[in-house]
Amino acid sequence: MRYSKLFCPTIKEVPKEAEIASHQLMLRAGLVRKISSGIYSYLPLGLRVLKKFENIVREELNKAGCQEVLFPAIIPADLWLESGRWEKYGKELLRIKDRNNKEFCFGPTHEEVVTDLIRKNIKSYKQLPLILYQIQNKFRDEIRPRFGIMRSREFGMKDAYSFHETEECLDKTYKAMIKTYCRIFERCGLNFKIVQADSGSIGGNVSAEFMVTANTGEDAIIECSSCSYTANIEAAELAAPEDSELETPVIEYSEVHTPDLKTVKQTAAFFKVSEKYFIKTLIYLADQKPVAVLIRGSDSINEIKLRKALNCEYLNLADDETVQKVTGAPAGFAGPVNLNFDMIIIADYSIKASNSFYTGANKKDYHLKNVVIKRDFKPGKYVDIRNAKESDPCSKCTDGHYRLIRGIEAGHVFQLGKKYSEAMSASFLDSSGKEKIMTMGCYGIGTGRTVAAAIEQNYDSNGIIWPLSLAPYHVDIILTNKKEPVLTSFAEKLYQLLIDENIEVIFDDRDESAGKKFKDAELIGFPVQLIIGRKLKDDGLVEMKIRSTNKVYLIPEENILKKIRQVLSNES
RNA sequence: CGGGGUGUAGCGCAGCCCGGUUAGCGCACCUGUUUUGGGAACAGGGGGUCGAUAGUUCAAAUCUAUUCACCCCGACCA
Repeated sequence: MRYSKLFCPTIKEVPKEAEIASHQLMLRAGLVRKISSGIYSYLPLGLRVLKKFENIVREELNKAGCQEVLFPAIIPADLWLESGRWEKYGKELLRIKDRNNKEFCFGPTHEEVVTDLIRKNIKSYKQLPLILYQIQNKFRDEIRPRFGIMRSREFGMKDAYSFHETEECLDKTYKAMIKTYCRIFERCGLNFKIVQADSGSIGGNVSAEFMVTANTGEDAIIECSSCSYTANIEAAELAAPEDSELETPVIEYSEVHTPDLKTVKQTAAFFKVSEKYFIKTLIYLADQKPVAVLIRGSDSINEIKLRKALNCEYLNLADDETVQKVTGAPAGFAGPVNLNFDMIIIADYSIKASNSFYTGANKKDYHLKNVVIKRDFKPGKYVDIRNAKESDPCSKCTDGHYRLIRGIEAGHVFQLGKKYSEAMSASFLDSSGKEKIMTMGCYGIGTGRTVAAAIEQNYDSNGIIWPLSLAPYHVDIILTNKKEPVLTSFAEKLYQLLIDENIEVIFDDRDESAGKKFKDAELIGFPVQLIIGRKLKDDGLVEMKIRSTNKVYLIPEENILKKIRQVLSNES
């Protein structure tokens, strides 16, 4: 490709809208452009990178026995009504109507479509297991799209679905799929972690996420310093403390006037004690019923765990009116002592491990001190409902502690079980002629997001540093001065040679200053730059610059091809 | 959905408070000349429904109301 013909509008300044490196660089390097909030176009180089990643995914999945299909982007509402997700999915589901007023949605995921296809066409255990996948754009109407391609509304995804006769078979495929995913991310040269995850609205019990580690990642992950336990903070378990009888202090609790001190932070400062000696009492509405939830002032609530502990469908923090009604005080002064309203009190394990707390008094502008569990209040039960934090003890081993890191969720695998096959009656006949419901798994990879994640992990102040497997082109020939016939004819010859040798090459033949060409090459991040300039004119040498190491090699004309081959095979 | 912010040339911004020249600057773009090793210089040039609508006024980019879009923080949600 000749750069002079290439459509690649690069930008010198950092775009105002972009916060993180990958977003800035994808815009600056002319890979993508935004057309509306959370909706992007891929430009030629961006598309080449995306296709390279998709092909890696394809190769590895095909190798693992998966078959590629392509489902429609627009899905009739009937299927979603059948699975029950038409009501449940909420506003993220983009719903549309055709001219006859028939309802459809733009697919955010395709469990319904694939299950429908399979139930109509697979009837015997002899046809199982079966794994289908597609690479397609999805649409989720995110409340707040951000970080460019990383969290957009329309986004590329590879989604695979597997169908099985038994749980054991699903488990085998699930494990094989995890191995396949590892190979995919390894081929992209990414650092990643497999973490235990919550399965969210997709459903199922067993699920794992593939997290590309990056400081700017949206997800918090914990990993144990000693054992192999890693988990998304949403799912990270905390151990129940040992049962030990704490001595009951003799001091009775007392009221303290705390005017306008509503947050734990303010109140802790007032009493000059650590926030961990406070009990934060949160009033939630679980399926419309009020619940008092107790955690330490220094902790944050994990609503996913709480929802599971309460076994409820809808969970919301109560509004001010409800708080006033059930505690008798405005928000900010709730406490577990003398809660007269009849409701469940649920406490985090960490409450149990200590004694004598500061709490709200259920009275405007008052807090209590020296509050003691059992003596002054009794939670209905103790459970794990807070978010894990740095240096919490590991729940899986005895001597480990949690470390917090951040990651980008690039892939997610689920053992779905029968959630969809049951709702949509996907059944088959087993070897004894008995009708059975299929067991399913599903496996996603965000394609665009992984490309962004690759940048997030590989850049410097000059631009992107593509891993060879994703680079839009491998070699960039930089002709520094178009007016020098010697240089031009040499560059042209070299360009032709590399094309003939099937090397992915771009030839910067633009009538631009050398400086601009260097800057663009660094920004876009071509792994190998061949500089045709002074050194060639004076000494017959080509300068080869390696983007990832910044090393420059001076190479005699006759060795160029050999050297390129050597570099390309080392880099991959 | 709540809070905050921004909409003026392709991009980044000034002008607005205190209404009154031909709406301005940098980058980008076009033409020419000179250049060509780290986003070149000079000269000339093109490009604007001042987000939209309504109002106040002799007069609106500027004041008022409404509305739309986008960004940030939070809540919500995969």
